[in-house]
Amino acid sequence: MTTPGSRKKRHYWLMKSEPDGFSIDDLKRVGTEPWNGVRNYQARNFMRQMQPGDGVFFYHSNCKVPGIVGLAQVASVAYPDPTQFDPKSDYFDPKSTHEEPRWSLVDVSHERTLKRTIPLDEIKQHADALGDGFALTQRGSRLSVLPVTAAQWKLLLSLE
DNA sequence: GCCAACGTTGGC
DNA sequence: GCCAACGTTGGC
Repeated sequence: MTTPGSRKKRHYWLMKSEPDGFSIDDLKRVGTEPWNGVRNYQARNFMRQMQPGDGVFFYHSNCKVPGIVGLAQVASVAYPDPTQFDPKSDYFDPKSTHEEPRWSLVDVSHERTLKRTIPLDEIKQHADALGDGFALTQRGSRLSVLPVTAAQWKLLLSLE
């Protein structure tokens, strides 16, 4: 049963990148980027759930001020990460086959760069409101692609 | 299938 | 640069 004009719910995500390797400015410059190199099953499974138009927080990790630096959009459904088949790539996976690719990616496109970085230490101050289920502030979590609820999205955006 | 050793992530 | 936490590997 589909009503005219109805559409699937938009989901939200957070994706980490090291700015030394690929920053929000890089994403702005190229416009759209295949999010290759994810070699973690949990992160991969989240990417397989993504739909074009989903919202993405672009997060800078492993840098001076880790935090959310921009908004992006999922620009494709998941498809096989070509770097897994490339022996010259750092992300080459000799155990993956074209018949049954092990790793997936989505394309991500720049939406806007935030007026300021929302630093991790500031995000942590809202840990209670964000909830225990939020992987970014979970102790020991290193997940680089993680889901964000609509409520978390709204709260984090309000910190800009 | 256990688990020690190793490699990686990522905040600090 | 340090190191805690985690995931993966491989011997047994």
